[in-house]
Amino acid sequence: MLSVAYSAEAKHVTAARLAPQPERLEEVFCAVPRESFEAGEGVFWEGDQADHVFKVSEGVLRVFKIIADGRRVITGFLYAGDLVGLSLKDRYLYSAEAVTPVRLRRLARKPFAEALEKWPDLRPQFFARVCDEMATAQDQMVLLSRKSAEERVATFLMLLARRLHGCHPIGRRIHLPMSRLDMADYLGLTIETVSRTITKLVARGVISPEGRHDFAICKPGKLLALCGDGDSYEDTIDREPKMRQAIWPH
Amino acid sequence: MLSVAYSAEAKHVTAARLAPQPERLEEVFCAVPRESFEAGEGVFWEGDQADHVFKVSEGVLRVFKIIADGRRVITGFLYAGDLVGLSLKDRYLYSAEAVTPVRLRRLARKPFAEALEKWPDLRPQFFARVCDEMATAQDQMVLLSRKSAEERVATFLMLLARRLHGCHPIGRRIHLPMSRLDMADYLGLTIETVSRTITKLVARGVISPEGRHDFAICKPGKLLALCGDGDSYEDTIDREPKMRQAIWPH
DNA sequence: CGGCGTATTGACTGAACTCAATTCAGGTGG
DNA sequence: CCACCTGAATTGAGTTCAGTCAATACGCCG
Repeated sequence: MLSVAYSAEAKHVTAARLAPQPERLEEVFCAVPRESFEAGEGVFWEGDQADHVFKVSEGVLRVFKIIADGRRVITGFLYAGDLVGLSLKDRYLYSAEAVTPVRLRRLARKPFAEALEKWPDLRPQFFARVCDEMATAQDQMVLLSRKSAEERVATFLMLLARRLHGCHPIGRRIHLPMSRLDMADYLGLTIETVSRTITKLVARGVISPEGRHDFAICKPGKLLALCGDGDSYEDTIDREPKMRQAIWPH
Repeated sequence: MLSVAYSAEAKHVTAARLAPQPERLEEVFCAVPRESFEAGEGVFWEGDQADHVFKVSEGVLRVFKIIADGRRVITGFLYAGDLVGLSLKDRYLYSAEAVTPVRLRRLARKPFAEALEKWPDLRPQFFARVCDEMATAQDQMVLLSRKSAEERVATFLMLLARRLHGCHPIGRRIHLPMSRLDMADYLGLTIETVSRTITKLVARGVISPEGRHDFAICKPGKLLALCGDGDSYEDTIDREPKMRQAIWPH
């Protein structure tokens, strides 16, 4: 299929061939123009024909499923650099909406798949993405299955803190672009419980609010301990301050 | 990497090359001998070097994670034909133990990966497996995030009913090889809640017990409705009996 | 038949949910 | 510039579903 059918399929390669021999998976998306979505706008819907894969280049996306009587489960938030719709099923498993204004690149599945065929070096990167997604899903199952409200919120804050660490190298600040309802639907809680839990963390001096969507982490060690995934290893060290390499990997 | 490095890597291919040009991914495992595990025995542990992938040929496996203070989350049960350890991370994301006596084939990751390189036709099958795993994980997130105890148990029973449907083509019987504790740790509940919920389903005549680990589904439509993922489509039909194609797909 | 682990049942508790009232912040228009 | 307005967030009061703790029943195996 690799070489035999190549000439027959060449007409579809359009986008992908414009960027010959990409080294990184993201580069496959460079050839297509960026699309813009306003906050709240939908990108695709669960059950749609899964014709495209996407790369977020700006903004934040939420992916979610809706079940009976309108209950919504947000299975993830996606940031710049993340790929969406990787699952090679013929229909999307979830819906995707913009949380903030979003810019992304949309690539038809066929040229994407062909790029993977054509440049074997990209395949491990693709695997790695899918495996990361799987690992994240598993962690989320743990959170939803066994963690208390406080542990869930703490885990979420740590997640965002880690993610933003690249952008804001110094200063333990977190920005929450999404509404409390989004957080609640991600954490398997209600708005009220999320709100109350944050209030409690603030009261205890673990975090301190800087507007409703920004917080400073005053006690990173404490916050980490509250996540509840303490391996015995981490548990023993986080009482002491200045173990920053351990607390803030990467 | 495909052809250039082939001769250099040929010495590792041992197992895979004994079954030349397999058509199905499972056949890659045929060359290695089967190993046996007793009920309760561990196959690998979270954090171990992920050197192997496995194919279950008999019995049932549970995969799980342990978090702080010993809380356990079972992320899945694996049956004959299922592959385990597919994630191409360098360490296992979870532990695996035999629920029942298990026989499985263990294949080193390298020949497995090489088989995928060598026979491109296997790759879509591999993708499909990983994507199925992803889809299952997402459904589980929905279950854990938003479903009531009753919905969780009903969903679990339907899952097993569907899975066993291949083996027991007629008669709506479910076999639960795992303990109530396993079920509880899979469904994010306690033993007592699982037990009470089952009792309630029995009292309402939805299912009827045939020993502690076997049940007959008396009202499949009702059970499906109780799962709580009712699309409006399924919701409208399941009041009526004899819509078996819809209720029991495949 | 007795013993032990698993499952069930019961009584009570509590964490998170629901419903409702208030406060806050950001945007608009006078 | 400020006052108002609106949706979002917070806070409060009461409820509920599932968890906890404890007692009992079942069933399997020696």
